[in-house]
Amino acid sequence: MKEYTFFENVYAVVKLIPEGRITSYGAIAVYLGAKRSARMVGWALNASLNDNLNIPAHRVTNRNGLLTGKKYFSTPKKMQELLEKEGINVQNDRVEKFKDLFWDPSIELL
DNA sequence: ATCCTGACTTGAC
DNA sequence: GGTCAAGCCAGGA
Repeated sequence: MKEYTFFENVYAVVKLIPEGRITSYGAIAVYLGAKRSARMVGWALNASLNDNLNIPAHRVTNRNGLLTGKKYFSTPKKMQELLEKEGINVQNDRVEKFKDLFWDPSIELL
């Protein structure tokens, strides 16, 4: 029996991200108690995309607000499109007012 | 079992 | 203030 705690946690947190808000891999990692494992968050998200789960991975960017994982979507433009549809302005693959739209689970879910 | 890679982050030069 | 390198954990070859 394997314990996908990390992955399941990532799924839960990402699913809890409100519409029009975004967060970073590191924030999720910190919330999970492993800030140094931010990479695993992206890894888990990648697995989530492969699954039939409804994971708004487009609301998750790196700490810089860059759509680093847009290429892992069906189409690279899909991510930006989804973000803009939710009212998030994206410029040059970067989210505007990122810190303003930033959603920290450690704080919001406190 | 070993080595490499990866949607990141932080620290050092 | 920008660039380079290392750390982190898990999974695939």
